[in-house]
Amino acid sequence: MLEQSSSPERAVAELVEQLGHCACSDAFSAGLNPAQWSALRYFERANRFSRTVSAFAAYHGTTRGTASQTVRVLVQKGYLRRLPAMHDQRSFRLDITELAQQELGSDPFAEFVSAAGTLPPEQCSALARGLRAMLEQVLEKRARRPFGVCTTCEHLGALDDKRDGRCGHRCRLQDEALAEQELGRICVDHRCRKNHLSGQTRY
Amino acid sequence: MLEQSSSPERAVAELVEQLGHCACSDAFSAGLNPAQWSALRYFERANRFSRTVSAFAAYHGTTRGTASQTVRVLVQKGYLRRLPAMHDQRSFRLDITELAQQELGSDPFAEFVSAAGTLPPEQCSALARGLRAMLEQVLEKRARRPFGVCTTCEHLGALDDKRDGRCGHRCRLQDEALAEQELGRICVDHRCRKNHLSGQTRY
DNA sequence: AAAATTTAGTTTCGACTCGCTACTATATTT
DNA sequence: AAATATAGTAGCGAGTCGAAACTAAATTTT
Repeated sequence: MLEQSSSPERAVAELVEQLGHCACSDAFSAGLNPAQWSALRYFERANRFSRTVSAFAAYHGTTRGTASQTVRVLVQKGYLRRLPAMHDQRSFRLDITELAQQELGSDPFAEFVSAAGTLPPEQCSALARGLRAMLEQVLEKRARRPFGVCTTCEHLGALDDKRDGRCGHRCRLQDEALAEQELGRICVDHRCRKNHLSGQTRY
Repeated sequence: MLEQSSSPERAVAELVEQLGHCACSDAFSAGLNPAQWSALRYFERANRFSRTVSAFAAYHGTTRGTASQTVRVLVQKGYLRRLPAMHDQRSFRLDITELAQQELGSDPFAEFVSAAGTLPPEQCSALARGLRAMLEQVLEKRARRPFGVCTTCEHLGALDDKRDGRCGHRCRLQDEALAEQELGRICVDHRCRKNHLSGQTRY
């Protein structure tokens, strides 16, 4: 603890700023800029309902216009594929390409992941909890919501297929079935379920 | 724990990025931009040896040219006062003005401090420790050092005034006396002392 | 069913940032 | 005394971002 003089909350805020600045400034590798890296990471992690320009704009706290520019470049460079959306003729779904998958392997961001990985696992989890709580505070003040995954979402429901009992999941909002591997993806429509037990998926 | 699906270190990295982005994007209030807020905060917290354009550039991970522009605007706006440096004719010391002090009161950054403040104190301190460790990792990879305060610096020494015993502190690098309230300020020349006991100032 | 409103996305424009290079002046080293 | 390093500045140019204006499709209201 080198910064003993100021309060811990002040120190946290300063550290977040400085780390954030680092994350931002090193993001110019591979011909992509910080916003483009962010977008790529977002589209990798978002579920199929949320891979749109508007959802990314909401996630990133920017305007749709700016988000649109960012996405356009990524499509041009072959990192995103633009598919017409299923139910809405105005909208497009953006999927990352194999090229982007590769590129994400050499994400400068990996350095941060490994820096966090040097912490003892328990401390690392505590860090994630604390930061998440902080993010929720900050976003709430700006009338934004943090995106979250299906497993903690109030829209998650069971899918009863014939009568073999419960055999799948569905999103009640979109009224569509969800594959098991989709449950871990973040969603623009996430609403945090009340009293969800840690890790348990129970309806 | 909304992000259960990915590893905790991944979550930490993502959270840091997102929080950093928030910190950056809301920093346009009061006619100042993010870099200018950063600079103002830096000059508030840096000791008198480190309140220079070059030191700020090093802290902020940018070029002297860019740092110079940022500082010029702040001087024009009356937030920084430019004083000729004591020992070097080329250099200037930059002190924050009363106006800047006021402005720092309404720093958008305060929102982050209070967000961190909502955490239980123990968790908040843990957060600061974890983030600091992470920052050190990240900076090391880019051949940069985190600035630190005198109390943990190997250059800190005792000042023997006549023979009343130890009655003050000095910086052995600068060969100057240090007032008690200067010990908590960050310094570009900070070198972490080996085996310093937490909080104890012992030579 | 028609009209009004909302929403998804794009485009253009202008302000502004930032890093790069070149430059001056002072310190420091050889 | 000459060479080199360092503190800081100036100006250029690429590129980013947000604001505003716009199109087209979906939704709501009447």
